[in-house]
Amino acid sequence: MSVGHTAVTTEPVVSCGGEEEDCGIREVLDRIGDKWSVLVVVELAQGVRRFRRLQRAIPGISQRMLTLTVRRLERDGLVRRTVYPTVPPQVEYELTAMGHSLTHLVRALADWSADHRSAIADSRHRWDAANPGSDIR
Amino acid sequence: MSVGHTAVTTEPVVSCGGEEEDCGIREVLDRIGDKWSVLVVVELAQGVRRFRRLQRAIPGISQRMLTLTVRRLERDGLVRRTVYPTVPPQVEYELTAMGHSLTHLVRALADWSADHRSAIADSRHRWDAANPGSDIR
DNA sequence: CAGGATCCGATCCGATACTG
DNA sequence: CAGTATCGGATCGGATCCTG
Repeated sequence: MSVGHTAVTTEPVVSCGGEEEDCGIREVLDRIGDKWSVLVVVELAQGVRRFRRLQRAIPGISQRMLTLTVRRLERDGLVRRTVYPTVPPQVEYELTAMGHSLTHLVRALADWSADHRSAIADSRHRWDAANPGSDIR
Repeated sequence: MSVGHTAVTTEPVVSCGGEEEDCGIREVLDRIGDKWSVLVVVELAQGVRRFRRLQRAIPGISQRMLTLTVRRLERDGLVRRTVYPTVPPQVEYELTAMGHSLTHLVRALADWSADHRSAIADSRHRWDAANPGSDIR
């Protein structure tokens, strides 16, 4: 076994149970693996948000993409959208119970990211130095 | 802490520590959030694989995308690529220690996916029924 | 076997303009 | 305020052909 790693943990092995290939990971990744979904979930994990505030909280997202993103999250049952028929219109977004359960995963993702971000950056620099002129990003 | 939610979950709160927006999640998602990376990691979690076998294990992946995917994973330090100068050439791929640590995350992803896949499908059907003729996928 | 090179359609996404 | 509609550039990714 490979070793030397700090606390050997419990030997992961993702396998999915044998001959299967996909599990169902692609299904989740197709929803939260896009450019903005996770950031929206992170912001909504903080509490109820209206459209504008959500947009301001996520620098760089266009109004079009915010609309598409929350609409898809709503469709998947991760976000609840509430419209108050006032003038001007007021729409609130919040996570559903399922949406909240997703935040655990996002947290794990953020933690892993923080732990390995510098190692990844280093590896990348070394690779780029060793492979001059490669268009792999 | 703001609790008082419907009770179902344990109120995670991802926050990242206050005013920040991104954490570093995007950085990870940009690497494993693409169409094939996770599936490659899942397969390599099972053990060392050669190029062809890897491709056969992941139905639908083109040779070009497999090449690009493993190259990027190698660049990020998640996969180690070993070339044996034989004829015909033989190249082996395996996860690094950092790559293995990622499998924990993937496992969590798979678990969450399995747990909610039907709920998501249901929600989607209901939404589609309630919103006829919407191009949100 | 393992991949590099090219072509090209599909999709994503930002910018912009308009609406109730 | 909270969207919808449309356009166009950028990127993604599949198919195909070629090589050591």
